[in-house]
Amino acid sequence: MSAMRADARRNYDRLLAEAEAAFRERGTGAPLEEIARSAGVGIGTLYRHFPTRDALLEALLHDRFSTLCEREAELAGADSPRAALIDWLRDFARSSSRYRGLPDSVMATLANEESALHASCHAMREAGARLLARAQEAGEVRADLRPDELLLLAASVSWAAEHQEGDSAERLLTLLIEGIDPR
Amino acid sequence: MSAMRADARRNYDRLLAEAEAAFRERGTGAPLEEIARSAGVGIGTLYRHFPTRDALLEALLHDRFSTLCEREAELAGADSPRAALIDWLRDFARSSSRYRGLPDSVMATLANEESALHASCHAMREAGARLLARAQEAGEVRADLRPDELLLLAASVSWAAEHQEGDSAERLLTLLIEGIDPR
DNA sequence: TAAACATACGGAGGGTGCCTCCGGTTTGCA
DNA sequence: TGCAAACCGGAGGCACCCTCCGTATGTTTA
Repeated sequence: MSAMRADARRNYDRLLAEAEAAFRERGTGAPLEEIARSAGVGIGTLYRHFPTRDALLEALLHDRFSTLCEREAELAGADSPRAALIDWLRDFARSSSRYRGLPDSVMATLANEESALHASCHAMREAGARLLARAQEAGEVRADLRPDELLLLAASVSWAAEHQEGDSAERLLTLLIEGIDPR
Repeated sequence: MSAMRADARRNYDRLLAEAEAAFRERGTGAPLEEIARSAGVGIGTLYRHFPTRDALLEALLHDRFSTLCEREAELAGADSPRAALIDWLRDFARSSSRYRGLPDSVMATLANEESALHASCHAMREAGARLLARAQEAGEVRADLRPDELLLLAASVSWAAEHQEGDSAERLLTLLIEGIDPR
């Protein structure tokens, strides 16, 4: 990392920037060849820096996932463990819908240990699990809810939001939390 | 339909059978060329009978969707409108997870009026909307829930179930209905 | 039943995207 | 300034998509 040739560094950065733009516009399935072209770089160069699509995603999402872990620490001392959990879930859902198709990648990644994204995903998952446990101990969330179920449901809210006009993630998350019973 | 050449009819049926098998094994993205080959037919023949992947899905799912509409009629006179709705949602979720990737197709289809699946999807959606309205009138389901939200959430349960070991759709649907608050 | 007509068949071919491999170029250090 | 290590680029093989049209087969008619 420290010893990286100047041209390599430049290309790496350009690739990241163009990938961000492409994923935003066309989802996580955006053609890699196009990303390379926009970055003014050959496809071989892209693949050397990022051997898989996931590696590219990893580089783009790593910070965001770490932030989610730190956020857990901040929320640890909150008044209501339930509110803390919900706040965190909101953030998680937002991160998961940063690009179209991302929820699929995130879920595939949590399952697949080989994946480049796995490590950071896993850490984030642990953070979520701790928040859930705390809320459960306080009796503010149903006791039989498992962490992987919760994350899965939160991811599925992101998935759902992709299929709806406007920014409906908030609303869908509320429904998930409250259920469909009368208010 | 009535006047269909014998060879055409035979090929049509074989294609449908092989498509069912392929979608079951490899999801809705299964290679069409493989389906044609297994059916002992050229790729051109597949495309003549089914101009798009959706057309193939439509043919496979049409019956199932109709059944869902009929089911609404059966459930119309149930004791509890809420239980009726939930039963129906269960069926909907089961249909939506018949093949891997199907929830995506179903949601894309509900949005896209050009799609071959759109008509039958739409009818089904109306059926769901009626069940919801009835449950809401009885005060058994929150009044601010919109039909499209409900279907979207049910589809997202199917999506989520694909990303989990075993048959978790039932459980996830329960969570969706009850919310995460303590029991 | 054989010709004539309507229908259906099949696969070659052109397009997109993935990923690998390796001859040629650039960089930074001695 | 020279040279090895690091890096670049794109050609090429693969998979899949979809269209087009010459050929074959089923069906009807005389």
